[in-house]
Amino acid sequence: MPELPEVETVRRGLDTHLSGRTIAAVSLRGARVARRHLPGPDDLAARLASNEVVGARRRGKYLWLELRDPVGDPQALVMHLGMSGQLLVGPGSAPQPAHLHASVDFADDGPQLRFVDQRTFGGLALSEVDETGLPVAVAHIARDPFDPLFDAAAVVARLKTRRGAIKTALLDQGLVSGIGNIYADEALWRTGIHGLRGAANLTKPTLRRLLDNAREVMAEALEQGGTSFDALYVNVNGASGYFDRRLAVYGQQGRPCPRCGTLIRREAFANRSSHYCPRCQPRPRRPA
DNA sequence: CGTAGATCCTGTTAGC
DNA sequence: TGCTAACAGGATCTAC
Repeated sequence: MPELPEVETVRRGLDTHLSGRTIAAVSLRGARVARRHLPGPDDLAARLASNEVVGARRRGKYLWLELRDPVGDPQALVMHLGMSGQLLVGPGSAPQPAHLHASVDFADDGPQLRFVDQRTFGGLALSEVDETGLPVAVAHIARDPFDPLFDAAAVVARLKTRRGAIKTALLDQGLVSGIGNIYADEALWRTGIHGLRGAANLTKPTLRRLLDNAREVMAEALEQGGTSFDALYVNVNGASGYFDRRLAVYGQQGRPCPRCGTLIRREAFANRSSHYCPRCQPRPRRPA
């Protein structure tokens, strides 16, 4: 559910509310939320106690709390929201919502951090960090378009050698991270490219424009607090974002294309769906 | 090796 | 109205 703009909105809230605070105790409900933490939930909770939160970081759709353990060594609490995860900061006395999987109390008795996830595709794990502070658990994720060291020319070069559809490539977090189904469709519409076009068949300038459009649409969404269709995506205070009003194609099937008025179509794509304007984004004769 | 497909889970909505 | 099937913002593992 959450893509880069939504995750960045959450990261900012975590950074504001948790930086400088010391973890007192962590409560984990069930083993699934910690399935990526191989030693298990009890180990995770024990290792988090007495850590100080230095700040909240992000790469693509991965979030982590930069921690300093009691000895002063760095480590990271890596968090992923999956399709339906929420990270909420609020009073520990508040009623416990359904699907509450983890809660973190702090030594200052201030607001509690909660991880709520309806489908539990998300989860928490403790990770070591490399010399740059990047958690090793996130090392397989490519830089996202908001990263100061993001190398668009290098991504374009890789796309030119990529087999398969351009949309599949856009969604590959090992190539460029942060883009999900919403912003892939929106970026393709802005560029006038159908997602089934072969990545390598597009020109370098077109691929570059596509990456620029992806960054641009995500930046605009971030300004609106992200995209929320329902109460599932919310920031750390439980509030929705407003970019859903600005979507040109995603979820807009049957409505007119904002550019040419042709009706937007939805079609199946890799166990999910794609939305596009059949006039602005003509289907390739031979889909990749 | 790179790529495509199935799978994890729960809730909501569309359609009969 | 009630049931059932399809679908939902994602990543990972397996099988070609």
